[in-house]
Order: sequence, then C-alpha cells, then structure tokens
Amino acid sequence: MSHDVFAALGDPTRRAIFEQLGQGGAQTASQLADLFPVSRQAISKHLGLLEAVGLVERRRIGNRVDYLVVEAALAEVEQWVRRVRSAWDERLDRIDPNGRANLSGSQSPTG
Amino acid sequence: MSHDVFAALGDPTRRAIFEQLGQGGAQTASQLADLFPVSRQAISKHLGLLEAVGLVERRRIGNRVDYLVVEAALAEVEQWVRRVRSAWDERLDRIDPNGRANLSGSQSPTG
DNA sequence: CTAGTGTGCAACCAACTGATTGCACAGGGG
DNA sequence: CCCCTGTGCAATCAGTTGGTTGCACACTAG
Repeated sequence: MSHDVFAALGDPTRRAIFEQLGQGGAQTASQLADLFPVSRQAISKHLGLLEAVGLVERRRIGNRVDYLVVEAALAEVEQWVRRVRSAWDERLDRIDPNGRANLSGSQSPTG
Repeated sequence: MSHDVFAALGDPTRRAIFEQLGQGGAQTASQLADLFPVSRQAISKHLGLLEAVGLVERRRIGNRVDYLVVEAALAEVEQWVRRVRSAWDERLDRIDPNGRANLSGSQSPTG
C-alpha cells in the first residue's frame, strides 16, 4: 500500500500501457509491444512494475500471460486526493470558518 | 496542462512538500528546507517543478518568496481518474451490459 | 553605502531508470 | 522427441534526475 502508484503512473509509457489495458481489456506483453514503439521486454518491465504496485494483475493462460487492470486500481489515488483535500479544508476552517476563497496560510485571521 | 502532474507527484520528497504546503499553508523554500532533510536548493528545484505543472504558485512578499498550493491543483488528477474509469465502464458495457463483475476483456459475452 | 538575510542560477555528481540486445526457459502441436 | 511460439532474466547503456556546493543577485535595515 505505498504511494508508489504515483511514480508508476508518472512514466508516460507506463500510463499509456495502463490506459490501453483499461480500454482494450486483457492483453499480453507481446500484444502491447505491437502497439507501442518499445520492445516487448520494455513493456514487460513496465507491466512488472504496474503489477508490483497493484495496478494490474497477471493471468496465465497456457503459454501466454495476459495482463489486466485491477478493479480497485485507482482507489489509492482517489483516497490520497481526498485526504489532501480534507487537510486543506481543515486548515482553511481554522483560518476562516466562514469563507474559503484563499489557500494562503501565513497571515492571521485578525490581521 | 500535461499529465506530468503524475510525474511531479511521483517523487516522495516532492509529494511531501506538496502535502506540507497544503497542511501548513504558504511557506518559503528556506522554511521547507528546515522540515526536510535536503538542502534549500533541492527544495527550490522541487518547488520550481511543482510550479511548472501548476500544483503550486509563488507569491513574492518583500524579500521572501512564499509558495502555496493552487486551489484546483488536483483537478487534473481527478479528471484523469474519471476518464480512465469511464473508459473501463464503456468497455464493460460492450461486453456485458447487465453485470460488471469482471474487468478481463478477452472473452466473448456468449462464451 | 554597508551589512545581513534570503533567493536564484550554474556546474557537478552519483544513482536511478527506461530501453535495448542476447539468450535461456516454458508450453502447445506435429 | 523436435519445432515453434511466447515469456523471463541478465547484462548493458545512455539519458534523466534528485541532490550537493558555490557564487551571484535582490531586498531590507542601519
């Protein structure tokens, strides 16, 4: 449960692979290699990382290995966003319980 | 307006700085440098990158430069999540308009 | 102007990483 | 068994990058 999900999604190729798996359904590294301008091994490495952070999962079917998006993959991202957001709101409430048009926090409410 | 926001949030130090700005309000690079085990210049570089992707903004006050979180900072992340999610749902509808308990896309609905 | 504090920029460095190539291993069909 | 297809692992490499140090520049106070 680490936030390395952001690091995983930080790489453009990896994010594209992830999106492709989401749109196109389960696919093998070889299939994905045909869609992207990188080698199968590069794709495989990306898939390994995506799997490590829990964004995708493997499914072996005979000779081939399909990768598919994990249903709750982006839950962690959403939770982080929510957590950060609520932290903002908390601080804003401490500063100005009535309005919230300003995110700056150095000045005092009375000043 | 690029998705480099993910890359920016991918680095742990940068993400921590961002969270700290969110919780503690506007702060200078020097102040942040006291909170993290890296030099002020390192912090400054991170802030520059965070600013470049639109996550934080600068505010000059006399001699010092405060950085603060941009209100709509995480909107891009949320939009991306929503977009990917809706793409999943679309594909799932094409496969099985009634149920959605499976994200794998290789099998046919009649099989 | 001078002193002091704070910021910005440039050079530099080690570590990481995205990508490649080569080869060995696993499974299905003749 | 052999052949073919597909996957996995190791070594390697160049580019990126997070971090440091050093120094120049900007603003405020006396």
